[in-house]
Amino acid sequence: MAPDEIKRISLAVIRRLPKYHKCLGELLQKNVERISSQELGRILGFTASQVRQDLNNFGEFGQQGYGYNVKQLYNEIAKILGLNTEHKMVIVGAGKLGQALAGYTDFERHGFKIMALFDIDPKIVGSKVRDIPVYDMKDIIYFVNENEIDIAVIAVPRERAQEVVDILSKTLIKGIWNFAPVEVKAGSNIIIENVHLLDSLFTLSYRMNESKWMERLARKDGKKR
Amino acid sequence: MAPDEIKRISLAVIRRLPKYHKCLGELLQKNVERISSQELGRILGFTASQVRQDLNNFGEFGQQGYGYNVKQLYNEIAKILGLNTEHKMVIVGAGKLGQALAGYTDFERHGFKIMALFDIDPKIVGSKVRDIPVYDMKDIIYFVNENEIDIAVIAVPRERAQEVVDILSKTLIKGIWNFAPVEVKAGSNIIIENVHLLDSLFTLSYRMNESKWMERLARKDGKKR
DNA sequence: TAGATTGTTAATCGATTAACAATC
DNA sequence: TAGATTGTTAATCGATTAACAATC
Repeated sequence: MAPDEIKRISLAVIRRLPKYHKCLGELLQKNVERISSQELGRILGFTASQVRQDLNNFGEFGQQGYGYNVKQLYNEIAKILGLNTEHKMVIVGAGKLGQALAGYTDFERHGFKIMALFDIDPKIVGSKVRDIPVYDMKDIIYFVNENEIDIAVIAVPRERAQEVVDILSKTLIKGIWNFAPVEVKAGSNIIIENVHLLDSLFTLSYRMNESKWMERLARKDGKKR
Repeated sequence: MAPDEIKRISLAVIRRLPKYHKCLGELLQKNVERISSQELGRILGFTASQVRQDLNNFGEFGQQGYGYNVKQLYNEIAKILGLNTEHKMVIVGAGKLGQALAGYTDFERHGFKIMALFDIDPKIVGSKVRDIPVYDMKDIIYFVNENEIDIAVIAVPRERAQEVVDILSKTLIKGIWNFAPVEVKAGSNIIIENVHLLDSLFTLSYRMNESKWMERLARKDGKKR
């Protein structure tokens, strides 16, 4: 009598979910009604097998001989991604990055509403970014709990990031989206997603140089083998 | 006589390189002279085996009985990542995001110098963002070629992204760092690195909801097996 | 030399792909 | 019904981990 064993979904699968979601959204726009794993895979560059395996991690959404109903599948994936309920966010740090993020209307379109920014700089506390108020950092705990904020966006300099997370740990926040270039830590009740821009830039830089490396390695291997 | 076969480095390895780089940089700061794969792995959460396998993709940087020289390894990885030469960048799109990125001094610290921003809005063309000039989009081809720009950052709305890439394809640009939420396409001579912020946010949202799903699946599995 | 730790080969693990019976 | 396409099991592939001889 094995107790409900939790088969964890691999990160690779999870990272593909937004791709499915986006693709299905576009198909929906084009009034496509049904789609096969074959065709969906073709568009996204996945194999039909992978599409079916991925989706079957979450349920049986298709129908033999028919394929998947685009609208239904879109909704199911939205549900899986938690996009069926509204999320309330705050942005901590109202510098350039914080303001840029606050200016992004895409988030709101998908149900992520930015309720406030927080900063310590008295020069900007009290101002607004596109209707969104900038409050004093000292009020953040109260605000987050009172307004049932789900997600905090960390847009402060690397030195302040961990201390902000520690403050947030005292609230009912459930997720942290971290833009500071440090690996921040919090209790297991808070989910952290890191956006490491420098890592991404370095990866680009690596790939721009790759051919040089490959040559060197080819020579080296030639000697050895 | 197999011709120099190119053993491609997997993306998983490449994405770990910036982590090694950062960690070694911090060790260097602390004047640590040597480190074993064991200890390096412990800090980063990798196995010693993985550390050695990763590094041996690029060369033999260690020494039996000693480990790795921190400074030397740091420099080698910097070289692999292409951080030993300066890169010149332009940012296309001088809206909030473009300005935020232009304000990030971290890039410059690692040798990525932002030379100019480009926009079509006459209201901001001619202005400056922290000493960096904003030029008219029509001059971008000339500017990129004349100043030997390596990398273009795409910070325009999704609708303009592909058209900007098409323009850049006529230049000598080598890499594109794309912040627009679309999969842009270019010739194989240009490397593209996508930063899909929405995907990252959706992944966070998924993981915040995961426990709910796991329960449902556990029940479902209970029935089936 | 003895101890430590690498580079590298072999074993394991997990994720992707292929195959196919089930079924719409 | 016949054709299509799923859900799922089996095979393959690739990446991670373990083991160990080489060697500093």
